[in-house]
Amino acid sequence: MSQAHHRKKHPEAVRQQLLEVAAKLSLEKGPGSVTLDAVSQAAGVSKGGLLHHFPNKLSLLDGLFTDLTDKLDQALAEKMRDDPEPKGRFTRAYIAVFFQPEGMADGEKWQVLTIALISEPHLRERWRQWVDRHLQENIGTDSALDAMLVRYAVDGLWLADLLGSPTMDAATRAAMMDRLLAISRL
Amino acid sequence: MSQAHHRKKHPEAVRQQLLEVAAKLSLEKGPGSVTLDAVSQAAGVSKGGLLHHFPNKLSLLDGLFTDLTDKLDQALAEKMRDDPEPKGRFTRAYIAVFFQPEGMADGEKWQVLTIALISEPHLRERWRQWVDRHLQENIGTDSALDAMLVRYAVDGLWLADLLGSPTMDAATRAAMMDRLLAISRL
DNA sequence: GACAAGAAACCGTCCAGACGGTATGTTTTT
DNA sequence: AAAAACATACCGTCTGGACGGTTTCTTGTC
Repeated sequence: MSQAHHRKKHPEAVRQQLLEVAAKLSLEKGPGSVTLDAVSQAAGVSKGGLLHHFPNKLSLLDGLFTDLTDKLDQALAEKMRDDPEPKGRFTRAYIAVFFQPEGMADGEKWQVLTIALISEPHLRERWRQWVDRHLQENIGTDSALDAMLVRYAVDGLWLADLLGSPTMDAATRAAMMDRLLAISRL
Repeated sequence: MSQAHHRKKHPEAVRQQLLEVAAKLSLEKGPGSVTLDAVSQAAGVSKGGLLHHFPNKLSLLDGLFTDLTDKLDQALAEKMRDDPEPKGRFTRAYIAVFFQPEGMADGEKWQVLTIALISEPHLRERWRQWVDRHLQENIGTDSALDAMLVRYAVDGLWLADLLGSPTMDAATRAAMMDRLLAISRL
């Protein structure tokens, strides 16, 4: 190790690596283990290297937030593109992204962020804005009470996953998804 | 200060005070500020005093968990008692407790715990058990898919409150509650 | 294409503060 | 007198981050 000095430099790759490692670390060793030391080490970079890309810890989490919301937006847009029915389109995309099997592979990465989201006012504000933006963008098609209700239910499901609550069996899960989709069309 | 030595002793009151202060502190200064020093000081007790009641930090959070779930159980039981219709009774109590105006006064105290719930395996397990217990106790009356859906929606609402997401206006909120109650009766 | 020169990408060390927890004393209650 | 309910002092560790160096890349100039 410590040869990163001499190997070829891929700053963008390293940056991405740091973000992924941060999320991964939180999952495997708990969110408390996401320290600058641990992240940098697990990413094969020195702490100085980490602090070069992200001047402080909040900046690292902020980067992770941007990364994950971007991917989420992308996934949502993709799902919405394939949906012919305007009414409740966003809500259905919201459902689909949550329920897609590999989707959770990304969804799990939100663990650290969720904590940071509660703790850090700055990230709370960014989250507020994210929600608000999608609310505005899909006003008219997804403002119905039932649509909101469905999205809140998805959030609740997501939280239950995060907290490792008694997971329901696959069949119930599928039925739940169908029901949510149905309501989104009412 | 530091006169606690000489004033009358009410250990149970001090214990309660410590729990309340911990929750309150989290709300006002953020969950990160819930340290043994801060809590003990804000409660007018020395750190030694705090550690007498709760041998370590996890124990403090565990106490808070017990305290809040007890109150929650009590509130739920009360609401259920006043509900003549068996079907969805628990789910309606769940809704009512969340939507009651002063109910949130207690609900906000969950902030620190939520973080601890994600981080600490022990508390996650306790939460799992709490959910599971109520699921078992109300099997038959509240196992319907729609009932689950409603409860997940309430959780989502609760999370949104916690994250300070764009709060909906009182009218929408009331309508949402009505809708949830309606679904619980389907 | 060569080459200087500055910028960018890293490394390694050190530190100051915070935090959880221990150990031990003192007062109050029983 | 013994135990419970506190207080005081202290310690070890961890963590975020500052700092100054070293290596690689890029850019402008000829």
